[in-house]
Amino acid sequence: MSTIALIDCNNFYVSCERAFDAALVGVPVVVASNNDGCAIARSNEAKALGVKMGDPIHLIRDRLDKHGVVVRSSNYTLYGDMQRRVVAAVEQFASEVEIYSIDESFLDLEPFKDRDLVVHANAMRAQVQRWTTIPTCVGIGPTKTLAKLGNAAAKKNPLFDGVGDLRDAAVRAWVLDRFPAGDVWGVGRATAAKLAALGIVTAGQIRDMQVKQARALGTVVLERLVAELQGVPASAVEMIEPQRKGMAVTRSFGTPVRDLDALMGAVAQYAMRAGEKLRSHGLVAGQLTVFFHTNRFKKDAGQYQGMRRIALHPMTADSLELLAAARRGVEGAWRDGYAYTKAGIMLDDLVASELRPRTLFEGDSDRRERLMSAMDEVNARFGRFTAVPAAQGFKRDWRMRAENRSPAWTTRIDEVPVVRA
DNA sequence: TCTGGGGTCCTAGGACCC
DNA sequence: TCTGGGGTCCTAGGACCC
Repeated sequence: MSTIALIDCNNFYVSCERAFDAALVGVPVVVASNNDGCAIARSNEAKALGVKMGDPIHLIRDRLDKHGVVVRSSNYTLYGDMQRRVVAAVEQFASEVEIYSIDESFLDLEPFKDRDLVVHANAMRAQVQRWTTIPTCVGIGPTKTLAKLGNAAAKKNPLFDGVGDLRDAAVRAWVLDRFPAGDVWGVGRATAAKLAALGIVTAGQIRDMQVKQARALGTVVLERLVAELQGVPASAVEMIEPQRKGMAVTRSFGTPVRDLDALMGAVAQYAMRAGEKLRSHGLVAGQLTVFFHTNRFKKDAGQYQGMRRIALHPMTADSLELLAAARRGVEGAWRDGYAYTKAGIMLDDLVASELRPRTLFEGDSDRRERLMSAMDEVNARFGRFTAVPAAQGFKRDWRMRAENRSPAWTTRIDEVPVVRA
């Protein structure tokens, strides 16, 4: 039997914004996705007004204005730094911490299992709040799925007071019988519909499924889920980050792009960023895919999607090589006369740089590697777009919208908040 | 004018081989 | 009129997550 907890930050992006702006406390707040497109985080007040996850901002604009909802552009630099602080606060309370997402971590609590774990969890929540002001909920159970479910229960039901401890069999059964099947971690829309057709609508009913039935209806994923709900772990808390398989840099444009030069400019920027990302993880890529497409929400004839995949040999993390490959791809797939709204670059076949296969003709790779390091350093010190290739262009009308972004409070010295006595 | 970005895992089916 | 069987590898696409 293992003892696993999940700690999850409440309305994380909104809580990060509130940490530095007291005016946002107690009022409805929404954080928008890139390009100020969709609502991706909502304060409790905004949820109460019916703002849903993923709602397009421009479609609910009137409602937001009417109720005085504050809309913030997303600020991932800030959220990433706040996550680091949350994890630091949590670490002393667990033997292992697996960062699951930007606002959630699984904790191995096995060594602490003889303590009162609700007290333990509350001490941890208090520590996070002291260090970051961010409120959290905790779920505890014998498997990750049950810890996750306990956490969801704690969010919904005030009875738990922020900590959903499902280790006790009777408590667990009580919660599972009332928990909607579709809200279980790993059950999405498609699976929920198939389950409902069989009359399976609660987590308790999934737990009681026959293994063969689960396998037939879903896949091995659902089969594992049944085991996890029964308290049999199908996945452990893992501290080591698994080797990444792919990487992507994609963006929607602030205004549609109609000419090849502008598209090249955007793609150039994404290629440079992709290279930077590869190098920061010590990886090289063997394959690059570049794509661009028109507005898929418009159901008219003016639709086109271009895509090219290009093998990279030698495998590389050199931004200029990626840029050259991406340009070739764009040239090959380009069609005149369309209004493109999004483009991106995806990298696959990733391998640790020191393990990459060598080729006969690598030539002067040392110099290029030094150039890339120098560029990374310049951009880290003086801001992301200090050293850029001319291909990126200067007008950049396609840049995404971010009309109400908070400062980099914690990561840029000139934006650090000032307190006057 | 306007609808995010970045991941993982699994399966089916085609290509290919002996 | 007939046209094997079984294995591996790769890819595309679906489903799901935050």
